[in-house]
Amino acid sequence: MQTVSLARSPAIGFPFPVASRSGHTTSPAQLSGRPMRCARGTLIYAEGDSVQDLYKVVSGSIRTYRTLSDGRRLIASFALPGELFGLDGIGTHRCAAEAVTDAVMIAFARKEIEACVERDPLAAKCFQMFALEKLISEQDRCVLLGRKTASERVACFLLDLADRSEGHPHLIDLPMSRYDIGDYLGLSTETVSRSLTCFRKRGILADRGPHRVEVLDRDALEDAASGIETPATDCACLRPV
Amino acid sequence: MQTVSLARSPAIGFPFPVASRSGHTTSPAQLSGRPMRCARGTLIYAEGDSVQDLYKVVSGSIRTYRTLSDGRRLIASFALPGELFGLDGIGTHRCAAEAVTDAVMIAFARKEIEACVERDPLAAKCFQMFALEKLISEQDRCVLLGRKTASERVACFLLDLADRSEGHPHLIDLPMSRYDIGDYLGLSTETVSRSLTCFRKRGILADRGPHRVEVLDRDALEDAASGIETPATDCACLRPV
DNA sequence: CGTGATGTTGATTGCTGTCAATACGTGTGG
DNA sequence: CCACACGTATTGACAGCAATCAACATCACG
Repeated sequence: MQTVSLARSPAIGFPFPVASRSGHTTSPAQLSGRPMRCARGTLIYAEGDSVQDLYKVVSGSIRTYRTLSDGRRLIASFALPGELFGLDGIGTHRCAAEAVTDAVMIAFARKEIEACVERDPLAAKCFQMFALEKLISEQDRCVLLGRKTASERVACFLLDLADRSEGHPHLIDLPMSRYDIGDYLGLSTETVSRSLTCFRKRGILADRGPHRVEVLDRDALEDAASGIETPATDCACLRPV
Repeated sequence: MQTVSLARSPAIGFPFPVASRSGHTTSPAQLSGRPMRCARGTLIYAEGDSVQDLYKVVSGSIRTYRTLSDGRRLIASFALPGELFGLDGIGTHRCAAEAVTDAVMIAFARKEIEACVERDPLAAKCFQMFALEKLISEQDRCVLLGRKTASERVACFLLDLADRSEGHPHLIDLPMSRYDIGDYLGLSTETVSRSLTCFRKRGILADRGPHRVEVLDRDALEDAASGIETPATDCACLRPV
């Protein structure tokens, strides 16, 4: 791994989101993490590596993915700034993780997290909530992959990114390639591109360079995400005129 | 809900699998559950219902599923005897649950489970492991739904059922309809049927009635599950000769 | 300014969905 | 015990969405 420790002084924090409805007024025990930096394309861990750390993204973005023996790939998640990754296996990682862009993150030792969760009930609660929420979002993903059309998937993806990214809610950063998006949505890169073009032609999106789009009509995008097609355009958007 | 309490005397047990590698030698705290019985097709809870109980299947089988606004459905899981269901939401269920066949199960109150998990560290550990394992299996499912072909999905499904069901490992019970299988695998009922026919023609499976199949060639089934096609048959198995 | 990577668009193929008809099997009633 | 009927499963014909193959455009970068 080409990652580089940034500083000797450890970063202090707690990796999991603090459960708001937990009724506790105190904060969970703080952990010390190791700041790390890695360049675009760097492998952070591979499928099968033992789980040593969990990571919190500071800047940049990360993809975790699985590969089938014949090369087919499915990206399991994109981790954006503020988000956690690395919880994809019990003893060994079931996914690999790579930096989509140059990235900075904080590594928290698994053993310390486990010890913390065993000591601190609030930390345990936060961890529990985190795992359950991940579980539910994976179920959403199954519905998307199993039952949604290409353009619905792309629309869902854009809305998801819009909700997760900080900054202007109508400007969406797409740090990953079309190929990555395809492998996240179970589509080919061409189909992703065509769907985006379709939304552009329908006036739902506007290009701000290949890695940034502006949402011009959020309602229409939400309709597209749930399969409600504008009668005029219908599904003709993916076919050449 | 038409479910009926079976007996006044509560069933005693612990709903989650006991983590073997936890290092503990004691058992987790026991909980009392309410035995219930419900007839084939009965709705056990609906999407949006508040989470009151977790259920452990005693006999029969259960499906949990999500429905999109336009009627598309994805079955999230089949729960077989000995398995748990009901953990599909934090405050409210994100899935509905129905009995695939007449079924008997034990309902454990969510509040009691939560209290138990807070009191008993071993119970907490078991719960944690269960959630993580569910998370990983959902990731497997995403790969299946996002990147596998129809016959690969069906083969994976059969292998999964074979591994989960007790009894003769070469005889697989299929209590659910082809329609259910399709909605579990993101396929149409016809495609499921065609895949099964293909395996039958290739000598991999033999019918033992529509709800039971015998695995004649487990190796070939595993090959089919990972996309390794026998050169002669190729993918022609789904096309009419 | 050239060069390679990435993105878009077009043409075609093919897997899987849809529609339709037939077969099977289970359960009921005579 | 058999006949019928309904739900379920299978098979067939066809259509359509998305993958694949291919060419071109655009962008990033040296």
